[in-house]
Amino acid sequence: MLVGMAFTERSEPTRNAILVAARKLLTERGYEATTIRAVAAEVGVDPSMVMRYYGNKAGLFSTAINVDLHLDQVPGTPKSQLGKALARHFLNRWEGDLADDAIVLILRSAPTNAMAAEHGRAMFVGQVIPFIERATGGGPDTAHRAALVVAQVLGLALSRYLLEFPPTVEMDQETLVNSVGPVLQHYLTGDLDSPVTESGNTPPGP
Amino acid sequence: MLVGMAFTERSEPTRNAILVAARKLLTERGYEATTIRAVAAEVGVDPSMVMRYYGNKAGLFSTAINVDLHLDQVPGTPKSQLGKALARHFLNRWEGDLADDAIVLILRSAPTNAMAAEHGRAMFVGQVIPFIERATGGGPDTAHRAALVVAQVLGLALSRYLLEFPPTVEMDQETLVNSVGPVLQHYLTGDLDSPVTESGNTPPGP
DNA sequence: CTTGATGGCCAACAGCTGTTGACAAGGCTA
DNA sequence: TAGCCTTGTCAACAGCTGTTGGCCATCAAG
Repeated sequence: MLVGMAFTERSEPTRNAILVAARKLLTERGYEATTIRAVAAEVGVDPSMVMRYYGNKAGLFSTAINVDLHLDQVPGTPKSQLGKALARHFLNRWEGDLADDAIVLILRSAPTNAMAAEHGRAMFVGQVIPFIERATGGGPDTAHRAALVVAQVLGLALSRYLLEFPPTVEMDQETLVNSVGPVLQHYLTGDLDSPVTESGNTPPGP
Repeated sequence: MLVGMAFTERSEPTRNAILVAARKLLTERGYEATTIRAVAAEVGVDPSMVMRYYGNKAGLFSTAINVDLHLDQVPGTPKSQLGKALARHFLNRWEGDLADDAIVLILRSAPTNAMAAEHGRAMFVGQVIPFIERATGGGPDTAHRAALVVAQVLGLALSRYLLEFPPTVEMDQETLVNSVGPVLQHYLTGDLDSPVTESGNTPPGP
């Protein structure tokens, strides 16, 4: 679909504006409630342009859903501080630019749309696992650890920004970093069958 | 709406079947993709019946979304074992009856629907907090602890059953209980600004 | 048995959806 | 300048949505 079709540079602003609008509405409303007509109206263009440039709704959103977690912006830290650094990274991003965040987009679209879920898995394999391998040095259970980290981070975003549980909303950023950071550290470097310590290592047994 | 209107016991089976079908489709597809016509077809009845008994789509789903986490079925355990007991409770429920689970229904509907999110908050206040108060004896920060527990549990369900991250799907139940249980324990009874141990208490410092 | 209320079905409405085709305006190249 | 190709608009389609009102059958009470 759309193979062999070439658009000139003259239409690039429009094509890009459509993509930006699609991401915005996807983040605000999720996949099913985001209509091609609404995207076109946001750009101020006719719905048929969206069809011409992206083929159909699925084509548009499969392009728009390709988002970036910006894990390259996590500041370099010693392995033992990675949990809090990660928690701070995500909370910083959310606090500043929530309406345009990759995780919110995924959280609103993937629960009811298979294509969005597939892109969520691709982000996991292509962004999260490589980041953790790079930051911790890797190991045989890196994928497991990454999965546990992701579950915790997604659950936090879901509770605080989408479901808006009052206590989760009220907690300030530093409290959350101090609460969730050690848990992420445990998932990253701790003994997964055992207690959890701030350094991520098992404390001396009894 | 519907105030003063009374239905006889003769129609109760139909009204209940509509509610069951609505919960099923809500769990499978989420709010926006669940249509009144699909609910009616699932029951084998005319769409206008749904309107008669529940007023409108919002009325039906505001009734259907009232679901139960069955926290009364968590076996009684010493406070120090509560984390793993909770993890096991939810994993057991999901493994057995996922297509009819309260949390999956909320996870598929609440991210894009304000009413469903409101019901999620109500479940939190009405079921989770009372349970944790009962099980741990309560305390001034019970709501905070409950919120952290919920974030972790929701994130796990989301990763494993909706987004289906491969490592999260592949981990067996006992591995997950051993990984997530200590974290829940930490959130329930540990020092939230400090390391996490299996018992939920701070280990001796250096 | 008569009467009235209730359960249920059918047909239709207005509005929205993705998608398509024809057509006008403008820029690029020959 | 002449012609073509691209950008963009407009109008329309078929299908789906929530919702409504009229109709018939059936049950319960007088």
